[in-house]
Amino acid sequence: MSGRRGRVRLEDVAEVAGVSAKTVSNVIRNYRYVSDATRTKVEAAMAELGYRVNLSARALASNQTGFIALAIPGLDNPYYSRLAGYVIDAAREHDWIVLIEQTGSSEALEKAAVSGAGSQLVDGVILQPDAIGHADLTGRFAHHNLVLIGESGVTASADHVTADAAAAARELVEHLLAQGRSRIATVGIRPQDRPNASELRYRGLSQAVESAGLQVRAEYLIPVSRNRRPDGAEAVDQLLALDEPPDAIICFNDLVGSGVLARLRERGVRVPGDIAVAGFDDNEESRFTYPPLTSVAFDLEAIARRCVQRLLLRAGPDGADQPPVRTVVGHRLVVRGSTVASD
Amino acid sequence: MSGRRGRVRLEDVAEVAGVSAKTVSNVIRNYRYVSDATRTKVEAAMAELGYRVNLSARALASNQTGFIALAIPGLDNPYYSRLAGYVIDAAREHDWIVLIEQTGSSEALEKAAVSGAGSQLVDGVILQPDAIGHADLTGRFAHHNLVLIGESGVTASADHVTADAAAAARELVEHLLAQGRSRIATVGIRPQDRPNASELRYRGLSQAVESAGLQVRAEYLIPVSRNRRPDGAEAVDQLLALDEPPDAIICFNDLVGSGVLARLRERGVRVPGDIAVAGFDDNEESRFTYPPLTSVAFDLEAIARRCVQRLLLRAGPDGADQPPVRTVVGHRLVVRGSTVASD
DNA sequence: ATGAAAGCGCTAACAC
DNA sequence: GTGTTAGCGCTTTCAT
Repeated sequence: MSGRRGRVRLEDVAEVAGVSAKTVSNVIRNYRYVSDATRTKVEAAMAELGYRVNLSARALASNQTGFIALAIPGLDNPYYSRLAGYVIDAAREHDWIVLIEQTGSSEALEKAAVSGAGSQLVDGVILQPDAIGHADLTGRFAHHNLVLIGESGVTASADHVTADAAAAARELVEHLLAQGRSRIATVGIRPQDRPNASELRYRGLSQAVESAGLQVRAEYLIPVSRNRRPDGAEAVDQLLALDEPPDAIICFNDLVGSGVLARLRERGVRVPGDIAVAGFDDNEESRFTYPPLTSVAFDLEAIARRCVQRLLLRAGPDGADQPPVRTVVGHRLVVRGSTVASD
Repeated sequence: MSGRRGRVRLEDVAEVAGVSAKTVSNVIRNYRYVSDATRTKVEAAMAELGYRVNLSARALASNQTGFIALAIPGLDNPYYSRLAGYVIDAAREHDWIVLIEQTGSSEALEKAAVSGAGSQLVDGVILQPDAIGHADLTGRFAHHNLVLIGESGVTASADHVTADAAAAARELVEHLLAQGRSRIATVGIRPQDRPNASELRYRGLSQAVESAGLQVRAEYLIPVSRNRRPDGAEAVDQLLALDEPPDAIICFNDLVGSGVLARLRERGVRVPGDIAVAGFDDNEESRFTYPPLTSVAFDLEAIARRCVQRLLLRAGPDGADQPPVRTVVGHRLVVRGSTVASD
């Protein structure tokens, strides 16, 4: 409550409407058994006084805040800002307000999101677990209403919403093989110690390459620190310095892909003539790069809707008893000029 | 409060520590007059019990929520997602949590941010006023602690933090004139009825063009609906259809610039040879387009810090009495290959 | 279908 | 410096 305004209390409305506070409360919360006459009276009184609930008081009394947290690496990646937008929209439909927590994929901040001070003021948490360990996901202070997003090796007994990253990686490799590429490089964050989204993507790629009877060459796996455009540009320099450069580069997201394309152009390498390039996430930008970037699109809206839906279910009466569910949303390969020459 | 956990109340801590609830409260809120011995005892008890404040209860009792709202058009524009990141960081330093409200530049949602149900649960509001009118900014329910960002014709008696968009536009035009360009087109959202950020930018551009003794040609002012990449692409088609196409295109943001560059390339137009292109916002993407996009960079971090600082001041004891302040943050022209041929 | 009373967990006066 | 006493505005049993 911000104070100053909002002086009008529920009790005041009750007085004007000539009913009890409880009845006003019933009207506000759309309780079923209120006569139409009473409801109309109360609504008139609310309008007249300009009444609005005090959410702090409601939260204290009802033990529900109406907030959910979305803990993601950062909004500076279009993938996450788009996801955030969808989550906000999906949450609004259930009168939930979204708190965005930027974790930077750091263990400390992911932990804080799940069990920090703020965690006790949200009715649920949606988390992308990049660095956090299993113990912290289920520890003493961990939020009981948790949905995990993205591929990860974390096997906490929590709901999980993700796309099939390994399958997506496989399709991408197969597409490149079909274009006659055989020396496939990858550029992306190297997993630290645990199997997170990046690691699983690596595995999917490796498997696909090997199933084709090709070798996964160590010098073609370029680790970067941040999965951003400048990292992609640097990786290109490393790859072009090799005795036998790759003929295809798979980037772990389109941001890296953007940097890779820019650098290849500067270096005078033709795409896809000399080297094909592809990414993940299907950022809008990728339709406007030169050449347009082939990418794997994930159904972010479905992820968002599903997360909110699970949270809602668990916040309900017997939600805690539900067994954890794993939801896999769709993805599709969007082929563009960076892997297939146009005309 | 999420319930289930957090069972530990302040009173429990007091009991374990052997002090009163008030003393515990004093410790938590860093009240000055607490003896070290007491503080240590209380902190030990808190750690032992795993105590954490109930923010809902605190909000209700103290009439301060610890939330501020950031109401911006949308996170899908890197300009705003970056700004949001900075605001979150700045707010965190003062233990404030940021609620992001996406307005889509719609009047209704901007209004809601300032005076809607949610507005009474935040200690302050940072708003980019694209469509809202003066009356709604000061109306009955409007939040009393409001900071406006971005250029706008709105003259509400609220704090205002902005860059000098007109000056920036002027510098950009002068740069283009210095490169020998004379037929300067602009692509961007046309202001509806009131002088918002876009309109002011238009004016700055027009003035600069006219001061140079050139004419502002109506057919060179291309209105678009969303200031996004696809809009830029479409605008190019319109401009190239003219009898005398422009020799420079100023885009109202870098997103549009990205679309313009992509389309010019497709159409076989050389940049900057045939047409120079420039934008606003200095997105990271603009360093990786082909050619890299000349752009005006605004000091977003300064905007964020300043907004939080003003909100903080007004949330303080006699903040309401302070006269509204207008802060102008820096900007700079970042010249790249889209306006000046390299080598 | 509506009312009365209790209390959510904290902070804020005011005493001491 | 620390304790005591009231609420903050709402929801929630339990009656009726």
